[in-house]
Amino acid sequence: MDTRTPASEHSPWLPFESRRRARDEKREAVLRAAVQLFLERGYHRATLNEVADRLNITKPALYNYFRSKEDILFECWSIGQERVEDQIAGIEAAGENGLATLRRLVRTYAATMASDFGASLVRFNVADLSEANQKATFAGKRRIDRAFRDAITQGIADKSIRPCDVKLTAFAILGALNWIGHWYKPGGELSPDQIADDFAIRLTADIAKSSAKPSANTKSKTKPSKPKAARAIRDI
Amino acid sequence: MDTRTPASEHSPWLPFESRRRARDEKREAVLRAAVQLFLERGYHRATLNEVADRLNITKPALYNYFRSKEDILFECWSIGQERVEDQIAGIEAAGENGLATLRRLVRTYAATMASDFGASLVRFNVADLSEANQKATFAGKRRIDRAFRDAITQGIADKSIRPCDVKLTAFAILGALNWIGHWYKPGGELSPDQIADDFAIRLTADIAKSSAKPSANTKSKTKPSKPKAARAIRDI
DNA sequence: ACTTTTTATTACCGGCGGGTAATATACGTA
DNA sequence: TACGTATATTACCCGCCGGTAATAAAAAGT
Repeated sequence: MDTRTPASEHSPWLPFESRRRARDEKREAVLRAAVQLFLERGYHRATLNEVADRLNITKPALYNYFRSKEDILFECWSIGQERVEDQIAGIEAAGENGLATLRRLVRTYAATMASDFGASLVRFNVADLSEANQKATFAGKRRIDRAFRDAITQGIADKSIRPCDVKLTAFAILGALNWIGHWYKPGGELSPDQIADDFAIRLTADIAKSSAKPSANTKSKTKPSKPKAARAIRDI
Repeated sequence: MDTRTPASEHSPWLPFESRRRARDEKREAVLRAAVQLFLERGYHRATLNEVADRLNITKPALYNYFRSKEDILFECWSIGQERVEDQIAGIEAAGENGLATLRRLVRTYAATMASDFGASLVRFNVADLSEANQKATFAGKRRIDRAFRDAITQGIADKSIRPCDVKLTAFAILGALNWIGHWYKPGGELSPDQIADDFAIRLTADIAKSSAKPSANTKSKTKPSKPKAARAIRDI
């Protein structure tokens, strides 16, 4: 009763897979166009007609892939969030000391903030989401916050970070990082990686135990994690 | 031909003044209600009917004081901006060294970010303003940015701050400060002044020359400037 | 070639909300 | 009391935009 045709020569699975992939690619194209437009003009001023125009389709076609405009907004946020959480998971899995972990967190988070989906995490207004989706974003923010606080706490415990107010320290660091999403523009003098490397040191300089100075890998080495290959979307 | 009545006994000038003041107070009441609503629900989701409702009036009454919804939005922003610029002017006039100036800037700016009109500086979307008003906000942001950069530059010159990348340092500090406008909620554990005092040290710890340690005024002393008594509006 | 499913288009609806016109009311002034 | 002005209300308009048929075109499956 195995009706599958041999792998070569039009197997039904390949067309099926390729169709699903084509569909996903279109979904992603919509999200890329949408996130850019939302960032440029703001969620409310951006219309679905404009999103569709940029893709050379018409508005109703979008509804083949998304239920509503808010659905699109939330999906954009989800992509950025998932990316960050994947990075966090990879960093935490490395099991380095608190300071090294914190610096990796800062570096990757900074780089993400310089991308469209990353910036959407801080530039979209939570009030534009449904109740349920708002709760999801709050939970997401808490997870990010916790990752930073955990790294700091652990650093204090393992003596790589000098004792400090964990909560306020995390707020200060995350504030500086999130702000990147507001000021970074692609054509500037500094590349995302340069900003990320700089901030990794700068934002941890005051709390780092002077003994643990370097971690000075100045070149490459800037993509430490990518555990799940799930999402294929890339900004820009 | 001087038709003015003597100053005492129903002079026309006093009623005129009192009427103008009553009008200004109503204008300000509108702005206070508006800024709160805009922060709560977002500019686009907040309707003028809701603003009016909170003041126990009806929507068209608002048009006695403002030309348009966007006009209200811009005025809210202006109040926050003016407040910050007044503070900056006062601090710069004090003529202290770079580090002390920077710390004062951080302290007052942090406290302002914990107020409604202060938060509006970073939580309103520039794209919701007219072209002309957008330019005004950009100019305002530049002036704030310049104040922080100037303080850092001067601090390097007068040796109170160790040499560093001025631009990125300012970005990091202003990012941490601006983020206060996103996370601060009135009922929290920390008061605006506590946050301000903490950040004044925290955000300058890594660039301060170790010699210039203290400036340790832990109590009071937290309203160093208020040169122009022009605006009477107070948040909360 | 025929059917079915997916994907897209054209045409349209409906309501929300900013803004206005006409008008009423309160109030300072004489 | 009578007038003028400032301020408020009621009632209404209208343009924009998210969302929905109804239907056509394209692709996949048989």
